[in-house]
Order: sequence, then C-alpha cells, then structure tokens
Amino acid sequence: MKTKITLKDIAKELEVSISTVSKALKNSEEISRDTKEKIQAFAKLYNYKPNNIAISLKNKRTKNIGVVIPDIVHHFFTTVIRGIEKYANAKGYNVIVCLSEESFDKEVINMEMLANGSIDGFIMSLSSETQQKGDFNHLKEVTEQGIPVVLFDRITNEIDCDKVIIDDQLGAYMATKKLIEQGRKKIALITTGDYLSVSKARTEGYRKALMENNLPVDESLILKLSSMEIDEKSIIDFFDSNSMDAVLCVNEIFTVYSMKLIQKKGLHIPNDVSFIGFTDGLLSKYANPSLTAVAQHGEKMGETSAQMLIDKIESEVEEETFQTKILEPTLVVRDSTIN
Amino acid sequence: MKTKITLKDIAKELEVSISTVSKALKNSEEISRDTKEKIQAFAKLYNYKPNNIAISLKNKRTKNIGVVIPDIVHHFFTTVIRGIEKYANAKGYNVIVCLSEESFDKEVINMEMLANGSIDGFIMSLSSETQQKGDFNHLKEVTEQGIPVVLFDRITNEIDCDKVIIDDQLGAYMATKKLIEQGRKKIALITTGDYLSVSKARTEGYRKALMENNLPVDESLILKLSSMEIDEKSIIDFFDSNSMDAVLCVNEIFTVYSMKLIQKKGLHIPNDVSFIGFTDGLLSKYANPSLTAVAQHGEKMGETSAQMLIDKIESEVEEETFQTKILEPTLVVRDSTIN
DNA sequence: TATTAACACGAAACCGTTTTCGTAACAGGT
DNA sequence: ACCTGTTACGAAAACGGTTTCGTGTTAATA
Repeated sequence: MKTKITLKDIAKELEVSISTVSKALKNSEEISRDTKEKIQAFAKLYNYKPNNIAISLKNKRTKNIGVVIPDIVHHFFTTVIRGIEKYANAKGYNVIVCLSEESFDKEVINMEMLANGSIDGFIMSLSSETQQKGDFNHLKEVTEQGIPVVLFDRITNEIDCDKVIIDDQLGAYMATKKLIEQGRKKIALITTGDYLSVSKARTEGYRKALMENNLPVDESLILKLSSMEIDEKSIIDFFDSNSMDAVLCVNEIFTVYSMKLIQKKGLHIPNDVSFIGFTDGLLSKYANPSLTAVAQHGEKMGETSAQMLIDKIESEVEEETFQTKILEPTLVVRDSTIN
Repeated sequence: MKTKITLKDIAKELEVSISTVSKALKNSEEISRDTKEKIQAFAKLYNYKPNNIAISLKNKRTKNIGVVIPDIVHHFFTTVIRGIEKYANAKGYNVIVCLSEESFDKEVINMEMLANGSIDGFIMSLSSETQQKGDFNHLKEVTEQGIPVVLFDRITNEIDCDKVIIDDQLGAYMATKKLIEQGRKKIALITTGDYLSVSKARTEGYRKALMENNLPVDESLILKLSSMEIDEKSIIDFFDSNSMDAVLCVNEIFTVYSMKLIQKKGLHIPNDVSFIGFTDGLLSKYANPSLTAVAQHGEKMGETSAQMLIDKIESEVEEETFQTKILEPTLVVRDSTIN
C-alpha cells in the first residue's frame, strides 16, 4: 500500500522547506526555475495531490454543497439532483445528498450534521412535515450563520434566501384551461393538503382557470389526500361518488395510479376522462396511455439553484439581497388528453 | 450574523486553555466538576458544535462516503442510493454522490476529486464506457492507497475489493423459465453489448434456461443495442423481421418502450407476446399492462454495500480479505405475463 | 568599498481540533 | 520538614496545507 505523499515528505526528500515546496507547486515567482522544476518533477513522479481537507480547513471553503431533499424516488427530485450535480461539478464542487424522507426531524439532523463545516451552502426542498409544521428554525440558524441557502420547489416565505420555483399556479392554470378548451366541464383535482406550498399554488391555478371560464368550483371534486403515500381507498371512493370528465393531479404517481383505477372502472382515457398530471417524468412518458403533463423542468431548476448558490458562495460582497427565480412550466401533450 | 464559535473563543472568554475546553466538553475525568459545568453551560449557550473539517484533518476520517454511479435517472440506482443513504446516515456518515453519466473520463475525474481526502471509501457501479474499455487503473490506484471500495451491480473481476451483485444469471434464468413454463417457444432477448457485466450474465441465464428446456437458442432473437439510449429504429426493425411470443429485456426502460412498440403493431400483451423486464421499479408497477419484472432489490443492495464499506472503514485489522455478496433476485409477477 | 536592491528560500503563524505529557499546588503520611 | 501522590490544568505537537514576513547571499550602484 503506497500511502499518500505530503508536502512534508517532498520537502524532506528534496531537502528544502515545506514552504518552498508549496510555492514551487503553485509555480510561484519566488522560487528559482531549477528548484521549481526539480520539485514539480518529483511531485509528478510520486503523484502528489494536495489534501482537500487541509485546504478546506485553511481557507474555510469545502467546495461541497449540501442537498437536502424529501425523497429521491420521485423522478422530479432525481432530475433536480442531476441538474445540480452537473453545474456544481463543472464548477469544481461536490454534492452531498441527504434525504429527509419527508420527516422534519431528519431534515434538522441532516442540516446540523452538514452545517458544521462540511459544506459551503445548502440547496433544499422542504419536507412535507416541515411545511406542515411551519417550523423553520433550523433554516434560520443556518442562514444566520451566514451559510447561503437556496430553496427550490417546496419553499417558505418565512426564510430570507434565494429561491427557485416553477410557477405552479400557472402550470395548473394552463392544464385546467387546456381541459376546459377541450370541452371538459367537470374537472376534478387530486392534491395533497394545502400545507405543501406547491399543492396550494396548484389548487389556486385550478380554481382560477375554472372561475375565469365561468365554471363552478365544486369542492366535492377536489380530493385532498393526507400524505404523499397513495391512499387507494380514498381515490376509489372519490371516483365512485362523483362523476367527472377530467382529472388534474399534483404529481405523477397520483396521476398514473388514478388512471389505473379509472381504467379498472371500465372508463376510457381520454375519451371518457382526460388526465393531466404534474411532473413530466419517466412515468408520464411510458404510462399507458402516455400522460399529458406539466413539465417542471427539474434539471433546469437544479442547475439554476446550483448557479445561484455558487454565485452567492463565491461572491465577495456581503450583500443581503435575495431573489426568487420563477421558471415557466410547459404543458407536454400526450395521449391522456384529446389532441 | 453570528459566526460559529470555536474552542479558542470559549477558552478566551472563560480564561482557561483550549485543551481544558476540549476535555471539558468530552466530559474528561481530568477536569474538575466546576470547570466542566461552567464550560459545558457556556458551550451550550453559544451552541458550540465542533468543526467537522478540523476533526477530519485530525483523525484522518471524514465520515463521508463517495458514491459514483453512472446515472441517477435509472430507478434502480435511485433505490440503491436510498439504501446507502439510509444505512450510512444511521452510522453517522454522509453520502457524496457523483454521476459518471456512463463516461469513463467523468468517472476518473470524480474519483480523483474525492480520493484526496474527501471521503473514507467508495461505493460504485462502473460506467458502461469503463466496462467497455476495460481500463480500471483509477480503481487500482484508489485501492492501492488503502481506500476501501465496494463495487455493486456493474463490477469487474480485475479489481480486488468487496462486491455486491444480484445473481443476474439466475434472474434471467428464472424469467426465461417462467416464460417457457407458460408455453412460450420463441423468446426474444433485448440487451446491450456483452461489455456490461450484468447484461452478459443475464444473457447467459437466458441461454441456460432455453438449453435446459431443449429450446434452440436463435441468435436472431437476441437484439444487442449499442448503448443505454433507446434506439427506436433498431427495436422496430427487430420486431418487424422476427416473430416471437415473449420478450425479456435487461432493463426497465427497454421493456416499457418495447411494449409500446409491440402494442403499436396491434399485438396484445400478454396474449400475443409476454414481457418480462429487469428492475422492478416505478415503471414496472405503473406501466400498462403492469410489468412482470425481475426485482433487483436495489435498496437492499445499497444497504449491503454501505454496510460492507463501513465495516471495512471502521475495522482496525489490515486484512486483505474481500467478499462478494450475491443477492437473490425475485420475480414479481404482474400483467405482462399470463398468470 | 560601503550601500542597496533583487533573488531565493526558510521560519512561523494559522485554520480548529485532539491528545500526550509536563507540572504547579496541595494533601497526606512519616 | 520531607517525600509522595493526586488533582486540575496548560503547553505544545500534530493533522496538511497556505501565506506573510524575515533574512542570507549575491550583484549592482554610488
């Protein structure tokens, strides 16, 4: 086992000081050509690479960014990570991923773990429990310490920091309007409770579209599931006790699952019932029929978040100006609506 | 902005030495009750948390593990990450995720970036380019430095390290046998080139099942796609120029995509053609018809990998014994085969 | 020849911990 | 009064770098 070589080793071997080695490897003007060449050759021969940890300690920069997300199995989050990773990597940053699994406690623990020097900044999306609870002290602490934070998708207004969201209201509005234009009158909505910021905005967009088109908002056509887990029974009851000609769902899994249940009832998609879902992920693409979906552009969101965070990390200025970037959703039309 | 407090700050404030503070916070017997209480109270008040980087430097342990995978959008890898994260987190480790995106160069760069002190060990699955190229020097270097590595799923025999795989051959064998038992005679296989270790094993299992059941292995019924990207034309050609009554695919996306194409031809699944795919992911569950799939138990694989890695990291002994854990695949029967 | 500037390098502080070792102060025993 | 043993703490080295500043040597200048 050949152990890693350090500056000290090189210095001893070449009978110069550590400082000289350090400078020589940085090609400093201070060091003579001869010495530099000798040291650089030696370093290359022994494959010297500076120790990241030592450097981090010295300049108080880790070149790591912490990503805390509720779930990695939702395709949307996966694409966001990809976007983050892509941008961060190009800038020489590494990405530490922590999953809160929709739990407040886990979110807090993860953040505390990372906040003690492990990372230069956070990119995160709040767990549903956090949003439900409305307790953001862990975020407050972190920002007060001067650690930059970028919140994406599931955000809160109670924290001053950069934010990236898509215009969820617009997305739902576009989707609902599309359904209305196709002559649908009884459009149902399957969502979570309003505690999830995104669900709330989407519900608003849905209402807005109905109202603008003089359609009644029938509260019994709005199903609020109590968690992110599929509650099959609730959905079946909902379908059994209401008639509808279109369904809008706030996420992909709700959508495909609901479609299956509708199909089991013998109804045809899109003829009898049209479906539009949020998140244009793998499921939307490959579901049968393929899903008309509101694309959230997760990868773009990830890139944007990473860019905003790294800008802040690397900016010298102590400005306390935060911005919220609102990305535009796109409607990807497939076979679950009439073309 | 209240900046982080250090041992030095506490020492100065309380007019004791840094060593005393450090010991007091560790509840050392060396320090008197009074002093300890005073220091601990002060530390708590100012929310002192030791700096991870400093600790890492000191004990040459980062409590980070590096995960290098080809792709995060494949559901299988997502579940593996989840398993890793779960186990690692419980053990106080953080997970740094790097994506090679099936590229050899990226894989090398990522590993080099992390190998300089940022992590205590690697968990990885080889990029297809790496497997194709057969160049594993980056792995060799890392293991020679004494950094523990666990390879999962896409592995190589050229590197001595711990490994976790599922019995891919068995999985394909089980799937093929199932199809044979249902009376299928012309079973096609859609795979990648043999450079991918898993594809190779799966192909072997497929052949083995056919041979054991006295069915001919018709090479024209084996489609080898040249990359992980869907090549629609090749698949259509394949279906047009061959007749078959069952299809086995080496991954989920190949499977659902192929199903779509078969359905477009007007064939019925499973009556005309049965399908079985590898990886029991979201797509399998929600595809229409839902997919009979070989479950790879990604989460289990992730946990096992993390466990093996952390065991090695934390074991004092300098043993050079490596093991390969082989997980058993399971056949999850759904509607793409006859029940 | 004395002064000075440029050159090339080393010493040491620093980042924030942990840990070993040394020691002042005091108590107890003889 | 002397020795010994605790007790309670501090000094300093170490982890592996970066960076500031000081300095010995040489060559150029007055």
